Amino acid sequence: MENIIPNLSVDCVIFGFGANKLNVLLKERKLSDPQTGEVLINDFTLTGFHVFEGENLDTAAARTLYNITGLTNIFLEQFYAFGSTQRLASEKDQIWLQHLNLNVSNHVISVGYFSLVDSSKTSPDTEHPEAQWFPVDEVPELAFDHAEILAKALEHLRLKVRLEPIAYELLPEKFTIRELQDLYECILGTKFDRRNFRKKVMQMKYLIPLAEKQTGVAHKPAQKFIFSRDVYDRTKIEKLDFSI
Amino acid sequence: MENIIPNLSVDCVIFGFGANKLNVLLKERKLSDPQTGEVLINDFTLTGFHVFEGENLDTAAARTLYNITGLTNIFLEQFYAFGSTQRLASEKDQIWLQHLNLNVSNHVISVGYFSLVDSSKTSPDTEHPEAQWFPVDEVPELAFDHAEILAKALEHLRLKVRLEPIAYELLPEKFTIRELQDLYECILGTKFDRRNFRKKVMQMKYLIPLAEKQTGVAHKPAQKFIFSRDVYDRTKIEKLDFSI
DNA sequence: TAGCAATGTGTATTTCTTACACAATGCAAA
DNA sequence: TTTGCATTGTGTAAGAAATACACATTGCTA
Repeated sequence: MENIIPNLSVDCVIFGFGANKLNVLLKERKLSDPQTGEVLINDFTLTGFHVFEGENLDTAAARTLYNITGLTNIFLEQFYAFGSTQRLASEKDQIWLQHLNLNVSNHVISVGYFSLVDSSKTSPDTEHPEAQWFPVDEVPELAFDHAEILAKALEHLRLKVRLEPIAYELLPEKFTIRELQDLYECILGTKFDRRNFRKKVMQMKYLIPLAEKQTGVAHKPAQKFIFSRDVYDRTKIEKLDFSI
Repeated sequence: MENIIPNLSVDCVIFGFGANKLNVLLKERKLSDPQTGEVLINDFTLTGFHVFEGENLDTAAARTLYNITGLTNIFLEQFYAFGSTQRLASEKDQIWLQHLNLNVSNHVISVGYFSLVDSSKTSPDTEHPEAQWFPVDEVPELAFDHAEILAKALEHLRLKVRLEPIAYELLPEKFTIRELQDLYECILGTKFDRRNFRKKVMQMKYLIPLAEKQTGVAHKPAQKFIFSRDVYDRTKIEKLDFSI
């Protein structure tokens, strides 16, 4: 087992999409006084861990994500480093760190990563019963500076989603236009006209229509699509070539 | 004197605008063998320094910026953390670190900040003769992973400049529309139609026309403008209020 | 005073964005 | 089997924004 770097951690903000809400994966943090049984701490944290000696930041983030979701090859991107000297200073957080008894500095820099997962592929409830999905607008009390980290991650996601086709990472491989629209509306907090949205996304060559249709719905079934990163990458290069 | 944190530094990518070019401030790094006089190292670095114990990242970046430019209250924004285990591994970099003889880890995480300065206000040549401005498309060999840091900073600047009125930070307090256009063209690497550019920026309420004009030019002198952050902040809030 | 070099301005064209209504589909319930 | 239901799939007109483009004005210089 490698040693951890005492003053350096990563925190992953893991986003999922379900029940027509943008969700974030949080872990419960619980501590009772061993004598009195009094509840000292009962709140939630993002998924974070210290970086190991000799480990790259990106690797540490991927490892952390794997440990909680069991997933690899997942969208994962650094967005900001949090280095306030006060970020672990609250009373609860100090109690918690003493309880963990790790060799941890009291000025830990945490590098924030955000991750987009298809939440139909991961069932944290079974492997990690302490991990739960929460709608991003209904998160409980968070430990450390994790509320700030989440806020910054959301801001970053909202920016990024308008610039690059990353929203697909949150959907199952095959999806309908409606699902895509719901997702964008959720992330950006806006509503789009259904016809205009469809017109717009249908221009994207990398959105590939399938012969397949929805099944088991009590109405006209919608056509399914897949996102082709391959086509996206190629058309993106073309654009650069022809611009100026 | 406080102690440095051995595995944590900040690097400032300091941008300036001069001679119709976007420039970056670099420091020469020179080392000769004391016996033979052989030149071991002769390249350039960004402006970086280790974070002190008990110091916030933002403070460390502002301090580093102050040390090289003598300026405070300057636009300074974090953009990415660099944590590859190999980032100090090259032979030259190892020689340099031994030479400095600081108590430094060999896995240093560096948090990148980019800064925009009005280069007419700073004359690094006098205070720090080893610091020089280089056009961003003509930088010499850079130490460590600083080429990567610079590339990422540029990418971030190009994104940011399209989203927020930060370009003004690179200009003198009073400037002409032409100067503003040259700056945007420089940063984004594009050309704009002069009339359309003017039409566009004139819509921005936070661009305040002055009675003052250019002097000492051999042609019709242009009107001068200032940027009002105050107006920008207020109109930005209005926008949010009236949206939805 | 004539020439020069850059400023300052308006309009027509095209492209993109927005607003909006109805027929078609397939399941479910009667 | 039929009817009702909910949601899909489609086109067009109006408005807004982006683009392309030419000439008179200014103040300095020779």
